[in-house]
Amino acid sequence: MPNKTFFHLTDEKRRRIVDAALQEFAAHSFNEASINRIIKHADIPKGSFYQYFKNKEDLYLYFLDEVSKEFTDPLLHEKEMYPDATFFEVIQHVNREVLKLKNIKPEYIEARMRMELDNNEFIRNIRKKSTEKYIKLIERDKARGIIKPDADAEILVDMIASFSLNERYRNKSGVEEYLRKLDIVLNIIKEGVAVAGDT
Amino acid sequence: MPNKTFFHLTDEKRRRIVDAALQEFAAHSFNEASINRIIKHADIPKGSFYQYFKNKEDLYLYFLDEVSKEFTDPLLHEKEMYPDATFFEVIQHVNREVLKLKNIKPEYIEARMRMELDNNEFIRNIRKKSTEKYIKLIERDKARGIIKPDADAEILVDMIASFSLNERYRNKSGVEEYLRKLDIVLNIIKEGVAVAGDT
Amino acid sequence: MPNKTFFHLTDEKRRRIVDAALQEFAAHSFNEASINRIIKHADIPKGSFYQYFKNKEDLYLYFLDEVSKEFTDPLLHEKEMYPDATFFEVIQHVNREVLKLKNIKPEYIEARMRMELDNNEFIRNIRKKSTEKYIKLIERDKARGIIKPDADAEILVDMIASFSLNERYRNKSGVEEYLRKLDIVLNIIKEGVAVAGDT
Amino acid sequence: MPNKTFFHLTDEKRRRIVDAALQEFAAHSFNEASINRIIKHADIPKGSFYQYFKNKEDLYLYFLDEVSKEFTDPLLHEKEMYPDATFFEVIQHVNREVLKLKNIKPEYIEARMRMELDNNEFIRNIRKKSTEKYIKLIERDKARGIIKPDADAEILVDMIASFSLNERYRNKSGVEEYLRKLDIVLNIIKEGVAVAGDT
DNA sequence: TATGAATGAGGATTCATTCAT
DNA sequence: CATGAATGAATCCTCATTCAT
Repeated sequence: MPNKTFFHLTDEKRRRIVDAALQEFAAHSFNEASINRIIKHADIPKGSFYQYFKNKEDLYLYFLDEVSKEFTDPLLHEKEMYPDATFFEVIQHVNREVLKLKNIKPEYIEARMRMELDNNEFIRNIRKKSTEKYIKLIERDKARGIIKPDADAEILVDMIASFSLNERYRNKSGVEEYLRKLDIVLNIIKEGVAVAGDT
Repeated sequence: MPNKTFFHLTDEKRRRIVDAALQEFAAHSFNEASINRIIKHADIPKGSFYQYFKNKEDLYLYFLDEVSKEFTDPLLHEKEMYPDATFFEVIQHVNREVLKLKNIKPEYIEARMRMELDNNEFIRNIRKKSTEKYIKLIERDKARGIIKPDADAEILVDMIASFSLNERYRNKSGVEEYLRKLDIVLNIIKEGVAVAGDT
Repeated sequence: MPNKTFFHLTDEKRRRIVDAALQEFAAHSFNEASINRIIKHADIPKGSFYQYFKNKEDLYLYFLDEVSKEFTDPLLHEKEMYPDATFFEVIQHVNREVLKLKNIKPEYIEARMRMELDNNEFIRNIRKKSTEKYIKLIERDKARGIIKPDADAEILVDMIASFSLNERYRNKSGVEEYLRKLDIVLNIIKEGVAVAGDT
Repeated sequence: MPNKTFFHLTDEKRRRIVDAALQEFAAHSFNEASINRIIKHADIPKGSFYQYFKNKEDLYLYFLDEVSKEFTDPLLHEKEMYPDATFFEVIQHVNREVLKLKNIKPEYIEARMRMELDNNEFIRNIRKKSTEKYIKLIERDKARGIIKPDADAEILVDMIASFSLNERYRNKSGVEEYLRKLDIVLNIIKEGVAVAGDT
């Protein structure tokens, strides 16, 4: 929702602004984020900033949109590349695609984690949309006899999502480390850890 | 680390201060938290505040300490009550004890979630200590033939911890709802969701 | 004093600009008035505005001129239609003409009231010119033996003018209400309110 | 409604602040008034200002209160000194008292005039209260056979009030000049200006 | 002539902390 | 010990005007 002026800027200038915003929103919550720091970092005058964006919230929403694309775009597109993949395969595939190919900056994870706290409507929507996609995959797998029919799909997605964010943010795992752990988690979820016959 | 003066206060006054801090730190991050609001809420003079605490950080660290007790104390104590319980039983038991008996205010969850972001050294320590306790339980269960010997204990704890916080904060589940979901999660982790023979 | 470019605009565009100015100057004093809001309201580019007017003051003076016409034009013209009317009849007639026929927007009154405060030279001139016209009428009525020869003409005009503006602005009287009260005021001024023999 | 801190200040400092506010609110409307100018003029730090007043409105309301006292206090008290005075005598008396004895600064008139425009609820209340006092006096004079029973009391008060403010603000009459004109106005209202038998 | 991007000064307000009483 | 007054830096945001295209 920036002003159209913003989109008429040179790519370089626009990139400076988005970068400055990323850096700021990665390190600070919405309230703490400082327009002053952003413009200083982006090296633009204060007046200009307010020509591009209506206010801090305007920048934030635009930023959320950009970040969310980074996270959900791959999901939406890649999934169709493997029409017969199981839920677990899609999770693995999407994670590998996004992390290995796109080289997501760690600041995105920081910012993403902060968004959880804001519990912004915008973010809730993105999360919901993404969750629904995965739930459908699970239901399909149930129908195909791959996942137990009484498994709670929503809880499954929540387990993976919360572990994923937690691991990448808190443990600051590198890509390889994270993907390795994700495989282990998926395996636990598939097979369980209890010794057979011990329930 | 408050001044000793603080501990000489009447219980009622001290409680007012801690309550005001809880309310503030539940709603705001460290930087956003306002001493002005806290003293107004606790109804103490500004000068007094700085007699009790060196500065905002001093209050914060003390507050973290108090909050963490709320979460870890039960773990440390209760666990010994059931010396033969499995890891899963202890998780369930501790959760039930803490949530049902102690009636933890939702503000604690909010504050707890914020602490994740701060990634404060203090908090990291608390988390580490708690994790270690659980890992030991898992190792014991492996030795007892209850948990598969090649299961990754740390990841197990992380899965449960991240789901737990996520569920209580983001989904704002009530106690019953949360305990119900936790049971499902534990079951998934124990048994897996894959249809047998499908691996 | 706008640029001649302004007068070459289509009537519609010019009207949009004057309307936007009216709305702005009715709600805000000169300093508070925002060119930004005016151009947004008039839907013209900022660059264009500064092509038509030198600056905010330029627009303001032009606007004052337009507004004053609304108020003084009728006076100047209508008076001659009834060459033998008394001062009081002219007052009544002009008020009726202006208010009933021309349907003056309430914004004009708001703007007019604001001008009082500005005490702008421009406005002072308009007021002076109008006052002089009325004083002449009073002097003629004195000569005709209709008004007491020792009545202070200037004060008379001031009484009516101040009541008139006050009533329309502050009490926000509708046209009928205002005309009714004006008649009462004129009657008081003519006849007095003291009970005869009581002086 | 300033903070009690404000009233603990030395008289000199408090006076500096009130003076600075008077000067500012005489020259500028509420919106235009600048806290920056006020504190510079009063020579106090910005932080201090906000310790005394909650915000600009807080200062404004306090200021209105002070100004209104200047105008209405005399009315309320003096009236009772002459229990049998007529409405006209009270008007004259109060005006003389206030203007001659209290030496009201011209800035008060400027500020008072601006308040008219703001049409603030606070001001409306003060005006209403004052109007009611006078209307009662008029009704008493009607009962005493001094004022014509069909005279419209409210309009009478409005005529005098609007002339009074107008004369003092716009014409910037000095005290003597104003009182002289007020007498003329009162006389016109009492006796009328029409030559007898001419209605 | 039409346009809209650039700009920095100025606006109100909040804040954590110090210090004198 | 208790108190609360003092402070200036930092916050977001609006503005009128200029100028290059």
